[in-house]
Amino acid sequence: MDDGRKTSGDGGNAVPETPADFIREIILEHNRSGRFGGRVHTRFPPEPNGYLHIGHAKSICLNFGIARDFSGKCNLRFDDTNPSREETEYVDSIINDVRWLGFDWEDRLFYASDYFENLYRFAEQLVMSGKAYVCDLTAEQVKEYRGTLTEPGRNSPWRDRTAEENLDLFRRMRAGEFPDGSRTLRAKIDMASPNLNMRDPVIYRILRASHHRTGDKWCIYPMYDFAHPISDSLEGITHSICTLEFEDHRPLYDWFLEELGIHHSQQIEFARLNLTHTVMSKRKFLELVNDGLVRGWDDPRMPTLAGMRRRGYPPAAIRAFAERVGVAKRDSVVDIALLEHCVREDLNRTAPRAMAVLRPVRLVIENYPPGMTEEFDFVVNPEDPSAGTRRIPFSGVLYIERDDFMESPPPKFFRLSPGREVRLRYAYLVTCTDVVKDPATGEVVEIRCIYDPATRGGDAPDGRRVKATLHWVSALHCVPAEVRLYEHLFSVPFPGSTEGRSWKEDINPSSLEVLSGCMVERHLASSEPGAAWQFERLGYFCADSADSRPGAPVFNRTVTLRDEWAKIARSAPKDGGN
RNA sequence: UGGGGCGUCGUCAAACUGGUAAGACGCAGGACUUUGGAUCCUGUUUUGGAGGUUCGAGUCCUCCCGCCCCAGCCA
Repeated sequence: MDDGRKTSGDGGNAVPETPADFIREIILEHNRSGRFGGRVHTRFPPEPNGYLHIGHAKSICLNFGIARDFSGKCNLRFDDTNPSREETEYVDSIINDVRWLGFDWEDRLFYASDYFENLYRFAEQLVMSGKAYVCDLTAEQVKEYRGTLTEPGRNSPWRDRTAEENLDLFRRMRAGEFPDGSRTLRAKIDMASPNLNMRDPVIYRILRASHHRTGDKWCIYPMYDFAHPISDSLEGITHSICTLEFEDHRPLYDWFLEELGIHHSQQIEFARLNLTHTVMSKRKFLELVNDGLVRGWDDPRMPTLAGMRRRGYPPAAIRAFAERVGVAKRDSVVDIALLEHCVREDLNRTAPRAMAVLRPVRLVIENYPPGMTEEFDFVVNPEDPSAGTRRIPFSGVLYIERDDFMESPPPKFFRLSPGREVRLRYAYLVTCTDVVKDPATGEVVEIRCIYDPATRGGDAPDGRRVKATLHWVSALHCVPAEVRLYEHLFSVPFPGSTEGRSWKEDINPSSLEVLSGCMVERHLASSEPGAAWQFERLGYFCADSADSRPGAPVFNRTVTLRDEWAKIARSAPKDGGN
């Protein structure tokens, strides 16, 4: 019994490689019944009028993933039937994004505009068989004649022209004899249909606009409802997967293919992805960018693939996320924490560790021999022994995180405070002896410690334990860096859901915090843009692809590490400390 | 008050022809720990509502309630 699906074949009970969602279920059924001869061919059909976002990623992973699971194929096809809103800039970015996500369409890159001539001929065919007519109603009138949700529409007065007249008119439409908007070609279906899409939908409009691929060759352009099923048919698509709002269009999709008598793929609809703490529409992205609320389409806070790439999200993490959210027909909003979990899961396995101090404060080891430096072994990635170790320089003057010291620590604060001993990661145990403050502001400017030379490497020979291990950087061996800390773009899970508040008012005022004067290990100064690092105890970071320079590194925080202390501090607010 | 969809844990999401509610994230505890990281344990749900059929219903029937989509010469 081969249903065409790859399995992890472990002998007797073949287990499907991927969890079955309802779409794969349908495909399995088609394979059993032989509807498409066991063939599986999908497509990802973006309109090149915007940048791809995480919602598209779900669709990309679904379409290419199904092709992979069923040993089929998946095409990349630009749905470019509307010349007035599409640009090559977008096709380039989309191609780049899909490739970055990790998918390959081989030689199957198509454009709906590749089929304009074919599409036109199919339209003529419909005209000749009396299934389409040229209508002279204005846009306004078409709307009036359409009726409403509860009332049927009325037939266009031009509905009963002869096939000959329609053919003549349609050819003249193509020839450019009529002004924009003056006529349309409409499918002749049923003006009383309860499904508005079936009320003689427009299938060609007159539109003098230069197309990004066909230039000025055409002055009439097909509508989505007409172009899409035929494009699918021409490419031999077996499963045309789209989002829920097209469910009402399926009867029309089927009608064209039926009337034309050509290969009939199965349209299947699924629920688009929604994420908490963000927005997901082209319109809102545009507003964010135009209003200067973010720094561009690739702002690391944006849920665009370009933004997530710049932020440091690994494509594999996005793929894992797409798989975990599943596929169903129910409208849903996925917690952004799941996406972040997938990012951490991936980066924990792959990112080399490094030391970086974001809010530095000097720590001086009083009994460390003046002028001495030494080196310690640093484990590159504890999750990946093959990554080995490297040497990290140490001296008597260091920087540690300001947050890692408290003069009067609250109960569960285990880090440094006067009299307390902690470990400097991979180096020594140190005990705080004194603290130097700015007399004017009272701010701690220097922490004084003594170290125990016997604890070289971080372990005490007498077996005594410390409750905290701090990261540090040697003042002599570090370089300053700018670090950009990102939080959710919106401070509420559902932007715009509060009565009397616009979605833009829900923007998180601290979604971006820029830190300068951070101190990082010297080798990070030449970090390759986009390459992931884990700054120990802080999170995952990568050099910014746009602004980082070899001598002046700029890092983006991709995502924080999970932080128990932050939770404790949050739930037991303000009692000691400073 | 037309049509098309959808309602299972806080959030996603499984459950073959009805057979006695997976898993993941989150959250809460705990173990371990030279990252308060990672890892590992434990806990957290009875299916929108009301009836009905049945030995047995998330799965079947009836009625009700709620949410989403559709009146672009956009996709």
